[in-house]
Amino acid sequence: MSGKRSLVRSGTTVDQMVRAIGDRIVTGFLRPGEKLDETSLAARFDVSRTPVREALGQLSAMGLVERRPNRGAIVAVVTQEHLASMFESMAELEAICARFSAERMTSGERRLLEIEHQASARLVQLGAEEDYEYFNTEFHTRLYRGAHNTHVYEMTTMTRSRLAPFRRAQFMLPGRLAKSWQEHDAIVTAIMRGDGNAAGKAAKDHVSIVSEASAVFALGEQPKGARTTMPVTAS
Amino acid sequence: MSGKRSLVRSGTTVDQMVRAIGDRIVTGFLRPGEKLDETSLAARFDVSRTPVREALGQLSAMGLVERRPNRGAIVAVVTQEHLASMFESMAELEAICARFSAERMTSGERRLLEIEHQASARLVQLGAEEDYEYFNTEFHTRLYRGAHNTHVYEMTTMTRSRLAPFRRAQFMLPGRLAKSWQEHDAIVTAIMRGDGNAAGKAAKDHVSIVSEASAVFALGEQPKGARTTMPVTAS
DNA sequence: AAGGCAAAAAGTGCATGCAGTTGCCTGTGG
DNA sequence: CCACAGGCAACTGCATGCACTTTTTGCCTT
Repeated sequence: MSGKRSLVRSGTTVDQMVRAIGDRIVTGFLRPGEKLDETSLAARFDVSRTPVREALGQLSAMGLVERRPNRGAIVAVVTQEHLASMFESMAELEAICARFSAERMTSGERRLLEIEHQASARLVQLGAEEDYEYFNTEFHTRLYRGAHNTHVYEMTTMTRSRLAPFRRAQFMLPGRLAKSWQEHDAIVTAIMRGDGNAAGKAAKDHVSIVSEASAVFALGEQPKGARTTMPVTAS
Repeated sequence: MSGKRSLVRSGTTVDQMVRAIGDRIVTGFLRPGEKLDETSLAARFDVSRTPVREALGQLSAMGLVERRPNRGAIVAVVTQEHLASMFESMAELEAICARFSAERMTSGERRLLEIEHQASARLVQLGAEEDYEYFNTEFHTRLYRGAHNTHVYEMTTMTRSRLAPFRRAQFMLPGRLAKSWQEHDAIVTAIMRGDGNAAGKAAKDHVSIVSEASAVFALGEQPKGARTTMPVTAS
């Protein structure tokens, strides 16, 4: 190895590669079907092929890349059917998180959820899409954590990241920001009441709406879309 | 490499290693916390360390092994809390599968589910635990497939296999076989009626019961249990 | 005898090398 | 002009080697 690795800091070289390549896939910088050449990647990141191979193996285990024996790796290509199944799963998972959150969040968690949610209302009025997106991500992450179930958390975040490339730009629909906030509001209200079923239903509806918008978008995008550099979503 | 690989057949060496090691973990032959020495494993399977390393990486990505940088890999050690979260997730996932199955199974799938379920009644009367266990696995797999959702299927089977080591011998509880069948019956009935909510609830209850029995058992087993060679469960 | 320390042993992490495979490219026959 | 076979370049898969880190061991000190 020549010098210190530049791009990412912590962990072994393999970990860094997993993050580096994984990020590029999740953010859509590498698009489904794109070829992942071991030699080029190794050169690109200035490491040998060994850690690259290991990283590709792990990413393949995560479902982010697809490996054809003796024929190289490509960014996982998601069929329309599988995409739909992931969106549907996402709705179910978020429903579980919301339900558990309603039942289990500590008062501290509830307070923070409420505060941040109310704060984000301003962003809606301002139409600050990028900032809202940040709060949106935080909001959902709070739900996932609030469920107090490690495994559900893992499945949910994993699914979410695999869906990330397909959610982009869905916030462009006019009025989506305000609607999103209202949907969040329904979830928050239910959670504050401790009403698990209502929270779950509200969350499921919320995600379903996002899914439909995204899915339509993704449908057009999937085969060979333009490489936009947009923020990732505003669900 | 000396000769043809012996133990497992298809795929690359790495795939074989993933299966070989993964199986040994899932079946409890390798127990949580056990050290996974690259050199020994390589010698044990007569390959070089490289594919072993890749396999360990992938298993780590799946959560079956834990890797401490520079300090080797061990079979993933599951905390009591994480174990509980997986059992709880399992109940939720099976509920989803059952609900979807009720709504979506084709008539062929429904017929087969019913037939096999009725056939297994005989095994209960005979007290044929091992044979019942086989039908039990089939039964649940049918539910997972019947949901017609690839991603849910993946999450469910993954979670199930990670729980496998902790479910063993839970069928030893007296009368468990008959109760298990009755619980299955409730699920089947609801599915036949096309009643998704009832099917979901029945499935969740069923898994919850199994979970409690298993969890208690696992609790005692976890630190350093005897290496029984029992069949895996009768949920 | 217990504790500490240093050197050796063991083991991991990555680079490199070689064999085998795939896919392309070219040249030849139809 | 097209079909196809042979050869070549590119790339994957695995083994091996070396550097570095952790762990163990045995000796020395107190």
